[in-house]
Amino acid sequence: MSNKSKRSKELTKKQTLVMDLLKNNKVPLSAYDILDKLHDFGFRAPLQVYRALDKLIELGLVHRLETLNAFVACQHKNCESNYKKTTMFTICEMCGNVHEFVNTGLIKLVKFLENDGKFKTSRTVVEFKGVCSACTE
Amino acid sequence: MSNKSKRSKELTKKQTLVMDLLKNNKVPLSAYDILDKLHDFGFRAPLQVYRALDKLIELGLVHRLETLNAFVACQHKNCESNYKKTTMFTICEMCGNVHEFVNTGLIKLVKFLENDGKFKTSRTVVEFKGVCSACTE
DNA sequence: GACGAATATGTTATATTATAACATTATATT
DNA sequence: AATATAATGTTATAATATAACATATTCGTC
Repeated sequence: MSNKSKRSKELTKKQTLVMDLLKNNKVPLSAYDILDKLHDFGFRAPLQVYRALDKLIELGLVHRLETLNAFVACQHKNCESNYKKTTMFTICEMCGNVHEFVNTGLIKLVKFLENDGKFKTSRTVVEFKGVCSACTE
Repeated sequence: MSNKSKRSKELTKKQTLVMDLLKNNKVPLSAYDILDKLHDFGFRAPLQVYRALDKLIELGLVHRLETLNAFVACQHKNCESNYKKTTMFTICEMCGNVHEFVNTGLIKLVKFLENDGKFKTSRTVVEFKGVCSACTE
């Protein structure tokens, strides 16, 4: 019960609604997409969506895609604190599909910069825009 | 003269104003920052700024930082077509300074994904948020 | 169970970032 | 000069995100 307050808290009703919606969508949703889809479940203002998203992102359950201003459920079981800093995405500009992956080279580069005293990274944003294999054929 | 139309066009007056402003700023500027600063030089509406920026970005002279919604002058002599796809940035969240660099690992990863038929990348966005060496001390 | 602290929610207004639509002007090439 | 292309001007509006403040809920402690 004391570690419950540290990490494994239950999500609130609103947070759960947003999380479930994102999990059931292959493609990312914008905050306003989410607002529309959850209007009948009590979401009336953008801030309600952003607040739920903030929490989910903090927990590593959701990622923000900077080039889309949109949000996706994490595709790992769930992103623990280390992964969440070095996750990469491919974003297909034809079908909208997103693939999340981890690359050891990226992790090494972050560590190298830090060990070398050049830069202490707290968050990485890595997004490749292009065309996925399904859309190339 | 026939290759002039292909690549090495002169910048227009408006484009030059935006370019010079960005070159003289160490830290990135938002489109609306630029609008304010160039108001007395004839910029009256956001679209004028965005149009100049679009052109400069297309030429590889300016980069957009997705996590800041802001723009910086390229820190290479000027970014030719290949580089422009694989440039990386560190962004200091304390002083706002940005450093641009190229990493061969990133280039290799993009090529690997393409050769492997997984993903054809047209643009990469790589931004590390954190604290620079000057601000750590 | 009562209390207080921390977290979550509700609501209105507003800030910030970006583009649509359409008219006009400048430039380059024939 | 005629024409095509690129650049500019202008107004309105779309899309994304946060400020500010009030209220309610949850959690740990007594």
